[in-house]
Amino acid sequence: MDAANPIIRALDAAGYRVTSPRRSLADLVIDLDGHFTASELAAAGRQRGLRIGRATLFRALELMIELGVVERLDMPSGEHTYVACAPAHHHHVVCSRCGRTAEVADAGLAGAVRDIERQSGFRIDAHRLELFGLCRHCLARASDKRP
Amino acid sequence: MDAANPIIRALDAAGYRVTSPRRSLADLVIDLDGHFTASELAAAGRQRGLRIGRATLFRALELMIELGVVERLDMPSGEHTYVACAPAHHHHVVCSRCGRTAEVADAGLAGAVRDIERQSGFRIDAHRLELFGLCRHCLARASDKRP
DNA sequence: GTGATGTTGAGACTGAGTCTCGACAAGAGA
DNA sequence: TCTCTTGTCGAGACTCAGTCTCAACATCAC
Repeated sequence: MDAANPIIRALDAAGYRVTSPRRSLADLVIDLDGHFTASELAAAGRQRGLRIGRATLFRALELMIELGVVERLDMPSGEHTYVACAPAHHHHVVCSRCGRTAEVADAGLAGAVRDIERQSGFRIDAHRLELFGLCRHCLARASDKRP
Repeated sequence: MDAANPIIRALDAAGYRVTSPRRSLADLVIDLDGHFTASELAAAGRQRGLRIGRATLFRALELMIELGVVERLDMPSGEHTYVACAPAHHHHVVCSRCGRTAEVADAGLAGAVRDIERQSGFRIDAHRLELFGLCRHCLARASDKRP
């Protein structure tokens, strides 16, 4: 078993069978390093010579989301993408140029959510924050080009 | 012209033609009062005897989003829904029981976003916060039932 | 090694959203 | 009021993400 892959470990710990399609997909997800769509994942699998059915791919993604090791993001374009992450509450910052993602802690958000509860009269059970911008890398490259 | 409808007003102000399908859809959106999916909007139109093509409906929604009078929300289920709103930066709280929505101001979020910029090294250009919970109404009903 | 059962892949299906194209209607200008 | 330009319309075919079903297969506890 590929114990180095946290997705496989999570799968195993939760009592799910560690099958070879799941192992391959977990490796792919880790290797993709950044956000990816379901079809990008399928294409990456095909490139490695894997023959994995669409249903299996979606089932595996669903499972990973359930285990908290993958999260679904909704891009401003309306596209659904997925990203590997640690199974704790956090948010994602996505670079709109290169697609790199970073996880950030909740930090000051809890206070803002409490304000919103007071303001709206709702009891807030869940929230989702997605942030879009430029990563360090792309920022540097952008300022290089600007004289 | 139905100047009472803010969507129509925005359409007109932006120089778009105020056609009868757009007028009908704008009225529907205002009347729906809460979030709705594209197919719910189509169904509501059919119920009123309107004959509006799917393409027209999506085009009108896209236009309303562009004008900032409608916003697209991504529900935790992955479903895309739309909601009428004021054309200023704000966020939505959605009641996960009855579907009622409320707009809330950015409030303390700006500070949290600045923290996240510092923490991640990204320059954040846009963000999206969606909040899910129970509205005043459903909260009251829930506590009524619990003895 | 064996058997129960969880998982797989193929392929049909669904439903949201897009694209194309000829027809139509809003609205500016005469 | 009439005419003409052009933005918008509806129909319908299309695409693509995601779901469902089912027989076959592989995992893993015993």
